[in-house]
Amino acid sequence: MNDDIDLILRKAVQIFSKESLIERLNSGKTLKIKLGADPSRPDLHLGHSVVLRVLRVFQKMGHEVIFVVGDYTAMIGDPSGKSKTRPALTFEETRKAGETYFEQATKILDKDKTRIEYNSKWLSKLTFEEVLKLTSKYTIAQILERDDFKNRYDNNQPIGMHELMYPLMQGYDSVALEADIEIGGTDQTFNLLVGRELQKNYNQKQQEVITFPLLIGLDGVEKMSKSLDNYIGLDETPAKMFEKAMKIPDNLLHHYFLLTTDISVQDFESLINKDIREAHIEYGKEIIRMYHDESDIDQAVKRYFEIAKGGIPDNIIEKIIDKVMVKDNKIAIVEALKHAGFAATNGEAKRIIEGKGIKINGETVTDIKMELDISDPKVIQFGKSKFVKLTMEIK
RNA sequence: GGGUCAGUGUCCGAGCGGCUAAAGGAGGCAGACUGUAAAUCUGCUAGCGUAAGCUUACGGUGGUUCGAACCCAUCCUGGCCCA
Repeated sequence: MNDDIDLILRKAVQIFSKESLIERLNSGKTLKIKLGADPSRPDLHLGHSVVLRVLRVFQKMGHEVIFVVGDYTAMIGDPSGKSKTRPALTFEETRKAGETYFEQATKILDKDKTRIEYNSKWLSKLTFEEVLKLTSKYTIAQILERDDFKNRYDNNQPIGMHELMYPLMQGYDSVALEADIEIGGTDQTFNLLVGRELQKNYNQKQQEVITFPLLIGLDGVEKMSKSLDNYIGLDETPAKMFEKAMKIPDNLLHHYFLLTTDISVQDFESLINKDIREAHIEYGKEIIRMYHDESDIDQAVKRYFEIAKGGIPDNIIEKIIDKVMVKDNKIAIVEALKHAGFAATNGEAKRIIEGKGIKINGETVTDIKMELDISDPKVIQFGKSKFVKLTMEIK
């Protein structure tokens, strides 16, 4: 029990408030733990896993996890951490995304112990009068306290009135659910605290709020996100996961171990201090273990080192070239690269070749006008680790 | 409602009638070096075309001009000041 709490607290950034949190956890009651899910980006990665793993611990302790899909709020688009107004989604889009999100989240969460709610259930029923009542509890100054709004305001960027409503809507979710605890990333701190504030105004017991760090992406700078392509996706292949794990900047490995695994601090610190590269390998193995299977590790590791040695791995994605594109068993190298998915345009393909980025069967291509003979399959390598095997359509 | 300033490529930002596919920086991709790390160095970073060259592109639309990102009109968006 206390170990579980420690596992949660070691990751936490801020707790509002620690005393009452501990008190509630020790009360023996089943608590309602709320997590707001943003259905506009349903591809989950390790960044999401931080909070999901915390929820998992709460589930193990016997508490009820409520997964709130912000289908109604997504029609606004959460302005958190954003410098631009987000495009609103349709109701159907948010529903579908919510389901996708939930499905992925249950890779970590216990599906049977997770309750899913859509916030349109209560938000869509509010009357204008009730909305006004809600808004009257907050001032512009309070809302503008939030950094992202403030930044946008300071940088002469537009802020829609409706966007200012977002924190209130999310906060109202806590009222509707009578949440005991709400967790989220540090970028959600403001929203989560609004929930506390509103509960007080609605004469409810205030939820405990725990915030967690945002996982830094592989670029070592921005928070992990799919759109920045600095992520490790929860449904990526073991090989891909391992490769990306090796790319985690050295100084962030501690951060990754701490936030995304349950390995004890002492264990991973000694690992890192001993040999940083070895620690990367262990981390890579660990995430494969968590999201795939122990048995997938060997192959992923083997593949990685094969490529590192300059070799060509065994199982490469095959792409079949349509006969129509081939004349005399040959295809222009530029076309081949586009087909392989390495270049979107001819110009890009040429640039990649000119930059010595392409090898065919291990040999660097230098001639952009080269005609590639594909009477037998050819392995095209782009950069260090992207491989595609091109074969001709067989009929 | 009035006045005023601004809107440039993925982002920031220079340009302010021809030499501008648009300086510089950031980011991205690739190469060298390494541990497929970091740092550093190098190249590339609109589309089509083998090429000559053509086509799009400086908030939108019209206009002035041999020629416009640059001038004019108008509209949109944002800021600031006044009401």
